[in-house]
Amino acid sequence: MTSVDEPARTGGRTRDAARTRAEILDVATQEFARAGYDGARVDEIAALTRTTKRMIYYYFGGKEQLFTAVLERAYGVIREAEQGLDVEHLDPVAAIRRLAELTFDHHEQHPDFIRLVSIENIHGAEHIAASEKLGKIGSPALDVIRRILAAGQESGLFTADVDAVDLHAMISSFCFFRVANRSTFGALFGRDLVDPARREHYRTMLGDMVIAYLTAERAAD
Amino acid sequence: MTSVDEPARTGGRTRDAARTRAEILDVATQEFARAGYDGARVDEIAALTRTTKRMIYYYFGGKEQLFTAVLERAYGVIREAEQGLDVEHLDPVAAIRRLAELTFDHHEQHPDFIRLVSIENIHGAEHIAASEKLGKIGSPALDVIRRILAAGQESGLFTADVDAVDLHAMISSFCFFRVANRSTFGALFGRDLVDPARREHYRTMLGDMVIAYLTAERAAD
DNA sequence: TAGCTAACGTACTGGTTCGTACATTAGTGA
DNA sequence: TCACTAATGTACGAACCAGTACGTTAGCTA
Repeated sequence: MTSVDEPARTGGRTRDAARTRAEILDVATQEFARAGYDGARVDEIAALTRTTKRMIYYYFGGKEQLFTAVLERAYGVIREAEQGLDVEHLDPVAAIRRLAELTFDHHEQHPDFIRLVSIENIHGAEHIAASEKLGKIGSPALDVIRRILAAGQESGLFTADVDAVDLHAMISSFCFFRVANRSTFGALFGRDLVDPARREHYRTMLGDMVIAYLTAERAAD
Repeated sequence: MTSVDEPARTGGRTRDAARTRAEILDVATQEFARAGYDGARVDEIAALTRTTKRMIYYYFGGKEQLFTAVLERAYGVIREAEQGLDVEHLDPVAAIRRLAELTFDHHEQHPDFIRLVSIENIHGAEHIAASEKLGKIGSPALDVIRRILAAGQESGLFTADVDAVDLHAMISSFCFFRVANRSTFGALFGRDLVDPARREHYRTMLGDMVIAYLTAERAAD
């Protein structure tokens, strides 16, 4: 996630376009995730950087494009993680459970990403729409799900009438909600969904839920 | 939701504290839901009202307190809906399914509420924490779930080891995600989760998921 | 090593935005 | 009907904030 080596300055402040750009992105990710798009301050981002506000406009053009760049990189990280997915050697039930667990873990480990997605949804996904990269980013996870699902349905193990996109939505919704709505849920119901002590419980719960749904006996229609 | 009668002015603009207050709340709800807390403009809220910005400060004190008041009313609406819940005459399985469906419907019918909750989460639920009312608002739905769950578990129908709060989280996560993340999900995966044509599909999917989870055969531990 | 350009810094501006000082009026109760 | 107060309107200020004009320098290359 952090792509900048903290004590990188080789004595006097050398010029390093890549490092400056990356540092701005790092800080901007935190600031946008912390305060939302409109709550984030370009001056604040600059202040937390070893460079100046001028450089933000030099490299990104403006606040809007900076946020888009932040989103692009954040989605890039999750896509990379998905490409590393290795569950297809397992039987369909175990594969789906493992996939759900990895999704669970990824969401938990990247709360900033969750916040960015929430923020982007408040703004109607307009930055995704404006992005060249994000339009055609695809989702390796979706392909994996598709194949596992096909195998499970063919063998008769999976009885549910879902496709990969819907199953992905189901798994994501649980993982996403737990992190995104942690604050209000905790304030209203007095239960911290991200309490480490309850982590295993929820991880198991997610797997049980998805497997139960996929393998449930259903009335033939 | 709208608590102001649109053509209410009895000829000349009469003074009506309750109406003015309610109208500000209505407009503020829309504006905050539309643009987020920091994106919302007090001047814009005032402009969309039949009164002036002065009145916002007169009745609410400031932007922060206005947002808190908006949240309080929004949560009040959902609490009221929950109090009208009438599912306990059904058997546990049907009752839970019905409850899930009602939650599903309520989320779909109140996208503004969903957005407000997302926004409040971005800000760490600080307005809920600052609110007298919201701290002790409770949740009638939780009590209903608790009783259904007890009945189902006692009769041996429900095998899952969940309590009411966790089950509520499970049901909410699906309903919430579908509405809250509609934009990014649609942009990335090309599927509109709130498409009316798919509504029944998702409503059934939610019920199937929850019931399958609750009634699944489990290895005795 | 001279010159060129990518990279960087400073200082500023113009518009926006929350909040308020001050003035005014409708309606009510004595 | 008169006075008092809750309710309302106007006009303005001070801070904030995204964005930029202009000037500077490091480091590479011819």
